[in-house]
Order: sequence, then C-alpha cells, then structure tokens
Amino acid sequence: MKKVTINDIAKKLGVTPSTISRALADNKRVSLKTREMVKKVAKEMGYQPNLMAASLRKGRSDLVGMIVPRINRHFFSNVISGVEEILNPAGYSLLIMQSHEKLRSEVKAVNSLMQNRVAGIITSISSETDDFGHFQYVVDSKVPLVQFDRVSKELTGAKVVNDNYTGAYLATKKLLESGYRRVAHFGGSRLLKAYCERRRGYEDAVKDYFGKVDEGLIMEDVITREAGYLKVKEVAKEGIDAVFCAGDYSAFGVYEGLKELGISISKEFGVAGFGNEPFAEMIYPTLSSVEQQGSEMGRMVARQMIDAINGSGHNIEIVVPVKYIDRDSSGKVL
Amino acid sequence: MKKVTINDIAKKLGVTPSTISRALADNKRVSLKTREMVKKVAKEMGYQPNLMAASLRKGRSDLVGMIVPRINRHFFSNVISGVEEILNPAGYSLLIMQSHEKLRSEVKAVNSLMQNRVAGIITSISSETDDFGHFQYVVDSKVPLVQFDRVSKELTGAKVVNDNYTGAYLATKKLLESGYRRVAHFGGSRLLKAYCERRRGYEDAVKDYFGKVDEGLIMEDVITREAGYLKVKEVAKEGIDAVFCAGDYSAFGVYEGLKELGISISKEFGVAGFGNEPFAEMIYPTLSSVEQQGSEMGRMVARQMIDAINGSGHNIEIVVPVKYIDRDSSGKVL
DNA sequence: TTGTATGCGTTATCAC
DNA sequence: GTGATAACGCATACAA
Repeated sequence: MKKVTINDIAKKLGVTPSTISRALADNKRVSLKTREMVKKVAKEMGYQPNLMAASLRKGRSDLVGMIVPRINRHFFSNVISGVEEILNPAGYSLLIMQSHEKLRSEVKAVNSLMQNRVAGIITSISSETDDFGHFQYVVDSKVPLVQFDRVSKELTGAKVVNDNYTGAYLATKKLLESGYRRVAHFGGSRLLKAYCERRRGYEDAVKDYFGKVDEGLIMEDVITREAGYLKVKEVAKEGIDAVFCAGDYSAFGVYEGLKELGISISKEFGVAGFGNEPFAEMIYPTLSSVEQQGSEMGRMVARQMIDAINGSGHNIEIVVPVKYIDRDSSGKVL
Repeated sequence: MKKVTINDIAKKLGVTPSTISRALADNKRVSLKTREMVKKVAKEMGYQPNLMAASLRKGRSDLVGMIVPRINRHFFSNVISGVEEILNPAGYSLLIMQSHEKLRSEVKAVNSLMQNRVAGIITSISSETDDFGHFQYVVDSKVPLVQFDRVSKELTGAKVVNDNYTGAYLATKKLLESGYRRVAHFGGSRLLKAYCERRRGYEDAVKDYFGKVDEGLIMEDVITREAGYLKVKEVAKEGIDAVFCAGDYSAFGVYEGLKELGISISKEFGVAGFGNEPFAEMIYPTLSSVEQQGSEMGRMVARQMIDAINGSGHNIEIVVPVKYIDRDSSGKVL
C-alpha cells in the first residue's frame, strides 16, 4: 500500500496539487464545492498528510519536546499528562525524553530535540545541571523554552513553579500549632530552588511562632526513604518531636525509623511531608502532605508554550498554588 | 541565528553538499581527511542536522510512537522508561500519546502518529477498544506494531506480555496454603486478556487445591479502590476469608472495607494484589503482590521494535516472568 | 477561484 | 574521491 499524496488526489480530480493543499487547509480562496469534494476524495483514498514534509516546508514542526528527570515519578507523569491535555487538541505532539538527573543525558536530549526541529521545549532541569549552555542554545535559536518546577533564573522564558514556600509554611505551622516543640526539617539539595523555598517556608513558620529558628534543626540532603530512616534514628533521641520533610519518601523513612524506635507517630512525634504521593493517605497513620497539582501545572505549562510558539510568549514566573493536606501524622489527636 | 545547513558548510569548504552529506554519514567513499575536516567545521559552525528533511528524503523517520492508556500509571511509566533506555541509544525518539482508555483517543493518536510517519508504533490497548481497525491500518501500512501487556490476537506483530497466569497462580496458592478456606477473586474486565489470565491462574490454583472452583467466588470488574471497598463489604459476611485481587488498588479498597468491618487483615482475612505498586510495602499490613517488571518489559518491547524496523520482526508473543512478592497480608502469622 | 513555479534540507543515483 | 541533479511531499508567492 503506497502512501497517497496530494499529487495523487490532484491527478484523480484533474486539478493541481496546490488546490488540494489549499482545500485541505480550508483556504477560503478555494470554492466551498471544491473543498468538500477534495476532502471527500482524500478520505476515500485514505490520505494521511505527511507532517514531516509540511514541517520542512513551513520551517516549524508540530512537535513539542519535553525533558524531565524521570518519567516514572508521580509528579512528572502528572505534569506530562496535563501538558498533553492541552497540547494535543491544539495539534501538537509530545516528544518526551528523560535526563535521569544527568547533565550529559540532558544535553543529548536537547540536541536530539533540536535536530527534530521541535516547535518548543518544556523542561524540568536535572538536579546535576550546573551549566546551562545547552538550554541557552535553545533560547538563542529562538526556540521557545518553558521551564517548570526546577527552573533556572539564568534562562529567559516562561517558568511555572509550585508555591513551595507556602506549602512548607503551612505544613510547618500546623505541626507547631499541634503542640510539637522541637520541629526539625529534613530538606533536599541546596542547589535546587524548590528545596530552598521549602526550607524558607519552614524557617518563616518557625520564626513566626518562636521568633527565631534553630539552625541545628535543619538537615539537608535527606530526601530519600533510606536517608529519612537513618536520620530520624540519629536525631529522635535529641529531643526533636516533629519533622517537616521536603519529600514524602523521606517522611516514610521517618515512619519506619520511628516505628523501630517504638515512638508513636502523631501522639509523640509529628510528621509532615511534601508531594502528596499516592501512598500518603494509605499509610498508617495517614501522612499530612503538600499536594503539588501536577496536571494543573502541566496545563499552565502547555498554555505558556502555545503562547510562546505563537510569538506572544511572556518572560514570567507563574506560581501554581499548592494544597496542604492535613491528615493524622501532624495532629496530636490520635 | 539562522540555522546552518550542509550547503553552508559546503560553501565554506569549497565542496558540494553531497560531499558534506556523505562525510557526515561517515561514507567511506570520501577521504578520511575530508571527513574529518567536514566534521570539524560542522561542529564549529554549530551545525544541527535537520532530521525532518532527512526523514522526508529517506522515507522513514527516527520517531517511534507509543500509545498507552495513561502515562501516570506506575506500570506504564516504567515500561516507557525501559523502552527509552534501549531506543534512545539506538537513535530513536519516543512520541508518546495517551488513550485515557478511550477508543476515540486511541484512533486519534494512531492517526497523529501515522501522519508523523513514525518508524513504528508501540501500544498497550485501551480497555474500551473492541474494534481494531486503526491498528490494522498500521499493520497494513507496513508500519511495525509492537503490543505489550494489553494485546490483541487479531493483530499480527510482536507482543510482549506479563506472565499473568503464573503470578495469579502463585498469589492464590499462597493464600490457600496459609489456610484460608474461601478465597475469592476480584477480577478486571473480561475483555482484556491480562485479566482473563489472572483469573485463569486463580482458578487453576484453586482447582489444584480443592479439585474444583466455586464460580460464585469470582467477581468481575472490581478493579478500583472504590470497587474493592464496596465489594468486600458486600461479601465479607458471606463466609469469604480471603481474596486475590487483580490489582493493588482494589486490594487497598479491600483493606479499607475490612478495617471498617473490624476484620483483621491477615489474621482473619487474607489479601493479595497484583502490580506491586509502591504503596504495597508501605501499607499496614504489607500487601503481598505480583510484581510486573515494567522496565524489563519495556526493554524487550524496544528490542522487538528495533528488529521489526530492521525488517527482522517476529510475529511472536514473548512472556516476561513476574515475581510474586510474599508479604504479611497473605500469611496468617500476624 | 485556480494554476505555475519554487524551495524547505537532505540523500541517492548517476556521472566523471 | 567528488560533483551535478533530482526527488521526497508539501505550502506559498505570484500569475492568470
């Protein structure tokens, strides 16, 4: 089955390819009658436009590239889903790549996308990335770049981030109001703004409550389940009675450590996480957490991208609200 | 910054575009000296090949399409990850679309991918799909189609599936050996082979143990958390003392129902799931489940696709082994 | 309202 | 070992 082209249709109808091209594009300069006829015949012949040819001709494709650290992370896959929700109906398809948190992969991904002449690139920067040359190249090439979650101030273009600060503030505040006195913070990498913001939220909440913050209660790079487990076993004996974790996985590690120590979560020790992973409401006791609205974020990102592609892009940072979900782990009710 | 083409390089070096094209492709017919020179200059000039042009000319692209029901499902995102792991180094990029379990979206996705002239399509069929015309069209167009997990016998091409049967058999067997006497099955849609296989595994395990299976213990379309919750409340009073669920989410629903009924999981009522979602080992008691090796599956799928693209495709069904993970919910030890 | 001509950037088939 | 030329399928500026 040979692919049918507009030339084939043209021949069949006794007109020229240009007419077919215009008719299929619903160009008003073609009579309605011809347009309908062309579309009918095109369908009958099983015509499928060759988007590569069209893109080559037009100098731009309907492909949008997306680079995320890992696709199989709840948050990222939700964002992807939200992006598709808007981009697909708008006629764009998503070319997805993973950086696996590696700069090298990220650079490769950017090159691959650029070679595919994508209409734009959406990305959440790898945690390892400290050089932005590859993304600068994108910007310099006038290819719209929209960043989300993990963004760099060095790069121009739209940025969409979570309100990490407020989420962290609310989670910490609740722990304090529940009566816990020494609330620690298990944070993430200082290199990523998202984690800095969460730390700031924690600090401000503590400051607003106590007037000052004890730096000794802040531990950085405690972001995995394993790290949370080890760290809580190390510090729980030191009078700490609650912890706001910058991620749900480390919060779960904290659960494991506390259970092993025979310390009752909630009753004796408060815990709050960030991310609202599916398991947060499934574990015992249920984990208070901050929900990042992944798909909502994806939709915002997609809209920014469409604007940028249409030349009406803004160089702004959009803050998507988060939702603090209060559950049992941060109350003293149990 | 105008895009630099092979013509620009040719002009700069005083040779013709053909030579540049050949040199960049490492064609032996051009002298080593020239090849090196061309590559050097190309890099200096910041040349990025235009893959759309190359694809148009060659009649095939380096894009592989992938259609999954939902990207933000643990299993599917793992498969995607595995596929990328193999496909990217091989020079292919993934064009991903979601069907959201809707036939209409699936058809649209197929058309979109075909219009982008993908080199092949990887898919896990939507649960709603009962007509395969769109995929048949792919096959007829000689575009390699590789199916995984949810496959249809009606379509030729490589298929990669989990060993659903054995996983279900082992999970059920363990429940029986733990001493539960009336083990029910909460299954999925009868339309999907994966669920049929799980049901078969359950049935055979029960048959091997009791000599016969009580059809009354099998409930279909109980696959969501909500459904599991409702169904277990409905049947727990009827003497059933264990259930093998075709999915972890319904198993969690069962947990919720049992807790509400004051029935002790494991001690009084055994539960096993399928999928080994991250939460399975985080909930209380830990949930026995069957692990589907998503990324391994993805890698197999990708290899089949590459073979198919290279013309050495096989029309086979590959069964990827699963791993039954025995945890607390299916023992009577607690 | 339709046709003509040209080019998008690349590769492949001839020549030389 | 390199060059000239055509073609992939489509869209558009310009003519008619």
